[in-house]
Amino acid sequence: MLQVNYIRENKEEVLERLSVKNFNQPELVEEIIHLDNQRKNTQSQADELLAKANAAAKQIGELMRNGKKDEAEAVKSETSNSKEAIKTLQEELSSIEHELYQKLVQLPNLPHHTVPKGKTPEENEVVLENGELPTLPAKALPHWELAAKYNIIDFELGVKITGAGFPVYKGKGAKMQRALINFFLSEAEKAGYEEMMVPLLVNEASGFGTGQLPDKEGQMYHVGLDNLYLIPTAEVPVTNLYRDVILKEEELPVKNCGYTPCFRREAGSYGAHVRGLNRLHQFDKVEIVQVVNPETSYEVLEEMSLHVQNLLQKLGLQYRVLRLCGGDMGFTSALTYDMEVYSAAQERWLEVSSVSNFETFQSNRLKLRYKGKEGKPQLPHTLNGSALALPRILASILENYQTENGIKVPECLVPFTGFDFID
RNA sequence: GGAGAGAUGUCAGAGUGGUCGAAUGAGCCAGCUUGGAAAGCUGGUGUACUGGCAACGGUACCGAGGGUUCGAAUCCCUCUUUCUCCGCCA
Repeated sequence: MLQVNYIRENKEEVLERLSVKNFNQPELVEEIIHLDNQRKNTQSQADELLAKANAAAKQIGELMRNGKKDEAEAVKSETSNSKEAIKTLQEELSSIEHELYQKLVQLPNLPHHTVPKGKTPEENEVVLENGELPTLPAKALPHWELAAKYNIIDFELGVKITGAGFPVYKGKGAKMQRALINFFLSEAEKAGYEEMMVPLLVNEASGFGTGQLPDKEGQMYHVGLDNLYLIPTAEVPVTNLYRDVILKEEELPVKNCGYTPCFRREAGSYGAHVRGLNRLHQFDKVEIVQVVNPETSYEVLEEMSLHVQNLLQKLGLQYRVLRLCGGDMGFTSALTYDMEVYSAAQERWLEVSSVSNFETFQSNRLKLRYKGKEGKPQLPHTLNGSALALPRILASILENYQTENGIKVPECLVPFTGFDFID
């Protein structure tokens, strides 16, 4: 959520930067400023009346104590008139505040100045491409065929017990999952991230805190009976650990990581791009999250990007890094790098990670602040990234490490799997 | 799931209708003291909105939301949550 004062003081700049995200609603911005003016106005009126009422109440108390009942009664009858006015103003105020909030959450985060304009994924900027594109043997198979051939993932079985997009991993397939999770967690730990194991269901307040609500309500599974949401990413519970928290400046940077399954309804997805492991309703992911001093956040973003790249390098996967254009960026992000791995068998790039700096967009909404020894609490910057999501990594490994007789296991995983070949 | 008792500042803990943003103690910060430290003494020590160049004011906040009252941390209702007992259970 953007800060109203910033919008007010930098209206032109805000409009211009929003347009990089193809968000062109100057009237919404005007309305927000207008509502904020109304808010101030109404509040100062209410405060004034309240101040009077408080003074009168004090006076009554004093008179009563001194036994001057008649005088007290006189003051009492005067003040009771203003009661209605105060109540009306307060109701007005809370409805203005509500409306202001509703408008404010419609504004996406302002993109960083390096974010390219653009509308489609094709306009993303390739920052770096690592390694040669893999060339595969003539009879190379896509991962869903490999999965069936070696009996390590059963999509049909998942359909039977739940539905499409809920695969069953079997035998070495299941072990590969565990190995990847442990590999990612141990790399994160080496990089100084403290592991958190968090709830997989979150309440409404948490959904709002990180911005999934109200924006992406339809993308989350909802447990109606208890009004809880299944997490679409560990970002939600992990970042919400710091909701309504004032950190000490020396506690920054906060570095957390966590493994969780993720649940996404993916309403509206279809076709070949959702085949196999490409898009699932339930998948596993290790997430890294940082809360940092605003001065360092872009250095930290690079550091996180390198951490992810390092994982891909260790796995021996060819990848590229994209700086997302305004139109392809998430609602809450100021700058996002996507890491993509090339699937030779599918002849397309697969997004395997997304690393973002949210600047103060999340911390503002979360009421997450930090405080130095001097001065007021301030909003820190928050960042997060997938490090990594499993399905497409597994897909890439299966496809890019396939041989005629089976699939080689990347060396860095062998200590975690206990085997080096799937056949 | 049933019954009962709680939820107060960084922490402990007092406060059952007015002078309470809140006693007291601890912690923390600054100063004094000291060769240095400890102890001791003195002062300070929440957040948000808002007025003001500032000094300094106003308003709100005692788990959350409503209500009663001229006035609520204190009374009433709902919810959340913690503890104890019973039941159930990995």
